[in-house]
Amino acid sequence: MRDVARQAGVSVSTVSHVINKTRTVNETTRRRVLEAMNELGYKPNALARSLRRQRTNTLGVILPDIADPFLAEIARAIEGASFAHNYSLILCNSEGDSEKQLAYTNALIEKQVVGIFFVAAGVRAELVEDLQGRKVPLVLIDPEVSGLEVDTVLTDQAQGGRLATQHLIDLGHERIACISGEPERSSSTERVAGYHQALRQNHTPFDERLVVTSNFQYEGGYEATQRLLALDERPTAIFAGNDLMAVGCIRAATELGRRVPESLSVAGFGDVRLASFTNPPLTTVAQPIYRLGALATEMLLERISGLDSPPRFSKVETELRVRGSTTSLKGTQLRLF
Amino acid sequence: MRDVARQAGVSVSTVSHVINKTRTVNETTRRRVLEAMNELGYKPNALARSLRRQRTNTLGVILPDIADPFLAEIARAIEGASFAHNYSLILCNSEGDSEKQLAYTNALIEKQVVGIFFVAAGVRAELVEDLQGRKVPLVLIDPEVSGLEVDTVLTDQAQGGRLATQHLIDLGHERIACISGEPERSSSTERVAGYHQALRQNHTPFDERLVVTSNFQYEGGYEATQRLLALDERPTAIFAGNDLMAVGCIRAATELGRRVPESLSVAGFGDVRLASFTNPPLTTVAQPIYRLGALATEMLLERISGLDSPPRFSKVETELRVRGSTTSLKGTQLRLF
DNA sequence: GTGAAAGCGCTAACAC
DNA sequence: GTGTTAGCGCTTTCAC
Repeated sequence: MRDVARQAGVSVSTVSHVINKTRTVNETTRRRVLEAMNELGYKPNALARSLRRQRTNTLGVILPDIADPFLAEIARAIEGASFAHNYSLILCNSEGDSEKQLAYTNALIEKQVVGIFFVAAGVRAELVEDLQGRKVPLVLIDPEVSGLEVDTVLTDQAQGGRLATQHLIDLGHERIACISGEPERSSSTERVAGYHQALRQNHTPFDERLVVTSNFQYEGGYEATQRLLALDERPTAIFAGNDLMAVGCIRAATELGRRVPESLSVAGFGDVRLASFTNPPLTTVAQPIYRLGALATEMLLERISGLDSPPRFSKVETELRVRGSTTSLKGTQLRLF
Repeated sequence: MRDVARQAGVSVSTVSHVINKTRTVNETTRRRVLEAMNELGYKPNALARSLRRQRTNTLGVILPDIADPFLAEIARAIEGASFAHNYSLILCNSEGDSEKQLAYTNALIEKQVVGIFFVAAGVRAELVEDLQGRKVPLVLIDPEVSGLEVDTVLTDQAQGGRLATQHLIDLGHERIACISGEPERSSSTERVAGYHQALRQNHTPFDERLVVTSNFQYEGGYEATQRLLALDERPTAIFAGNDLMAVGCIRAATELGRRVPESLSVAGFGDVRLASFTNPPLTTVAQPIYRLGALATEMLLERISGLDSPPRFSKVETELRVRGSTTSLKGTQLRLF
């Protein structure tokens, strides 16, 4: 900046004035300074500014896997909202590894980020308290553990599970299987809870062999479906814990000679972009991904602006999107016999 | 740090010593300092450190869309390699908007990042020169324009296009369509060039109506396929410019009553995770995504370490992965008649 | 080996 | 209005 001042023939503070509160200087000075800035290709040093102001404009987002379409879409929503408010975003891919999560959290603290998003993460209470002690605002998005006293935006997972299961029941299915994601993640267990609730409400008999545990990946759905279809009394419908698993599920079913939806209905969860383009297109529970991201960013920015209220919990509802991967049991039977 | 020094009862510079070159201090002092650090929850301020050292440990990655599976996987690879070398990564989603790209580049410069990855981006020569003038190392990964004098890691797009097309020719197809991505992206045009080369080498007649232009999205492949299948002389095989389009293509074909691969073979490009799980699983050209990311990071880190050589260009080969979405024309005809 | 002090580039406070 | 200056929290250099 000193250079700019010299070049423009004015004092350093004048340059500051031009940069910050432009109105206070006269036009000629203003022009001279701006020209000099351009000529020298001057760009302020954000490090120095942030050090002085005691405040960066950097946020961090910690998530298990950026290559997961759902998480990538969340990240995109967060990035968009952050950029609009002039914040940059440090991407932290934790791979579900709590060591890496911790390492990244420390790096973020050292880099003086003014806020952190934890997405789909199993955050330890201890870590949350440390962050709160340091006055680093944070927001949890669809956290994998519950009961933490922090701002949280979450999908009503159980409601979504009910929605999907009810849909399958309404189609006449009675042997409805459920593929759960990692059992330590609450998004898994709550979706399964919704499944149970729907069965109970409809007095549909429950067979515990129809609930299998796997992981939220393509492979997980694939492998779980193989197990399910090897049962003596096979399910006529499957509620997969997320869209990735549903895709894996359809693949496995097809390989085993069962057509979807004619001889097996499959429902997913998430309504990722892909869901409209699978073969057949996926009936799924839509999470309002963009809203989740926007809400979370809004919450975080409010905290950053100094909002000092008790933790807020915002729960967003899901919606059923009926597409081609589910059909009525009657239809099935007609085709089978 | 002053606090730590006071708490430990030693001078500030002693604390520095303990933090940096631990050997130079005696054991008791060392222990005292470390204890004090823990007790106070001391975390160094990376802003101050970087300002002083004139060097951050932050990188930036600029890409058009983090929700694109291919780009997300690249980002993941870059993130992993960067983390391993103790760098953080600022995520910049440009949405293919050159304004946003420029805004982000400026933000990265101001934040004093020590390196920038441009992924699948149309970078203007001017921008590259500005960055080079500022001595900010950069690496281009599969850039959308060629001829820039910068370190570049790229996929041999044309070779991949030939591979896919040759495969379809080998299966006996003669009416092979090609869906191109955005025409201003060289990954589109070069893949199409490979397609042309393969046709020519095999003396397969070329029909220009079989080459349609779209965009690298699910929707793009979907819509382009509708156009192709509305032709009087319909193709028996389609080479889609990337996996997303291939998925959209299969969807559209299925809706129009053409089974894949029995009555239409479809090949993609990228070999994204999803490709193994589509229905049918996708025959595609595999880009070594992880290697691309690792190579790029390596190149960037070398520049950061001060390597001063002419720009390097590293081209990686693709590989054909034959799965279920392509089959021989003979097979088709047997089934059709 | 130990401690003090300068200074990275900025901004905010203060003096003119 | 305009200009000077102290100091953010580190690291590095220099003096002891």
